[in-house]
Amino acid sequence: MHKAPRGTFDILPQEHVYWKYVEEKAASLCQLYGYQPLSTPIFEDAEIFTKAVAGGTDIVDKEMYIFEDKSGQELALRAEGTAPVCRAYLEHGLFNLPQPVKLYYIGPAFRYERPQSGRYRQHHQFGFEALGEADPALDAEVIEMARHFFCSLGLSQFLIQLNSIGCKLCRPGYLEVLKQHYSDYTDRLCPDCKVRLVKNPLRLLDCKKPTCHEIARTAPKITDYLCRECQLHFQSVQEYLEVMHITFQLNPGLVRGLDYYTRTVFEVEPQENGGQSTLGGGGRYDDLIEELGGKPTPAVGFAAGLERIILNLKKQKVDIPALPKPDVFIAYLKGEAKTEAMKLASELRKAGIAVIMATGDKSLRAQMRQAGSLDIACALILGEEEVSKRNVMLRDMRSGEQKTIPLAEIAAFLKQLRI
RNA sequence: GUGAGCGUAGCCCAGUGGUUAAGGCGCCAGGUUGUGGCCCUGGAGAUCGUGGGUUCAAAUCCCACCGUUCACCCCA
Repeated sequence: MHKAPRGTFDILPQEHVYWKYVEEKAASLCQLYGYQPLSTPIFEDAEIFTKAVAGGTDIVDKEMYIFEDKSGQELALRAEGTAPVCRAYLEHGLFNLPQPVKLYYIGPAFRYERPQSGRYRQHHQFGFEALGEADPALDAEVIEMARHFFCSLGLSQFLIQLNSIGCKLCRPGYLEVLKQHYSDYTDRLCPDCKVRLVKNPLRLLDCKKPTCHEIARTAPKITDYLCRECQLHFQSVQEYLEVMHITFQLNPGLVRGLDYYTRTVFEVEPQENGGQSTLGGGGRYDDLIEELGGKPTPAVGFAAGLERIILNLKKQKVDIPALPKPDVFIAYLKGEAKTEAMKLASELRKAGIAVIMATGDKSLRAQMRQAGSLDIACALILGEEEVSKRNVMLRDMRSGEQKTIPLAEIAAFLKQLRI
């Protein structure tokens, strides 16, 4: 027996209510903020990701699904959403439009890692990106939009954490100071942090091990080492957020996993969290588009994980609207009634009425049981008697009331019922 | 990649060495020669994750593998 591959899953009909709910909220949010949909391929030249995300991060080093196609092209399954958006922005000359260009996407992303709660090899991200504008007002708008998104979903228990990680001018200086601080403690660091010290020093700051955490707590803060421009930018992001009454928590230890971030970084966390809890995160990435071969182009964006959102919708018991049910169920008896029933089903559907037609020549009892378990509001029954008089029996499945209606009038009658 | 827990019908699960592996949900049929929900009766559905070992005897004990869950790393 085959199973869905490790870290992937099927979304069964009863789960789809959640997906539809989240996707619709996402689309209407984007409409509200002037973001337009963009779909990119599910695989890209591997370089799109290796250049964007950069080595030294696990995503590139060990989590990418890389393969060669028959021509020897090195391709990778989409590892994250931002880089492909930037690629499309460059490829289609969207930099010629009035800036910023505001785009959003919903789609799968792939990472080869061990699955656990809220983490999958194929997961789904909703993200939006504003490209071509450096104004800190846009950073604040993106954060406000992220908050708006979670609120509109009915998720109330979350926290926004904010930090600035500077730019390529001021960050290197800070990293030196940071390494300096850690050089006094190298022997006390956990094995992971010893690696981080060399490979990705910023990550030292959010190690959860008690001894490392203590060293991180006393470490110099990046926000004290920002250059003048980064400082002003960060300050005004915060001012705009305050004006919009967005509550946030400054977290000098907040570092995003992807290397392309500059200046503003933020994360949205549920209040009570287990392991893989981050609902979404984002920030500014002013150097990425240049890195991908474009002119220097500032940009800012956000991405959220749909699986984690749905996990929290369930945890917080948010009411989700049910998928619409078919309007009528058609049951039939014996030979001639069946042909008549097929004709009727076809006609009703042409009239826009959603029909489930019984099949399999089961007993009327079985057919009614099926109508009941499908929770359909009314059933149409066609037997010899009805057919010979050109009638159909209409049964209201809630009340159990029945009436006979001429076949010629049933479509109009049902339409009128639904108003 | 590391660590821990768990694998018995589609789903939830009882069974911890001894007959044909029990129950609930769901499914199918009947009780109603043309009527669902409640009730009653019957039925189908399980190589007890896989392989090896211990034993007169293994779902049960041991080992390995696989799968899965959770956590670490990392991230959405």
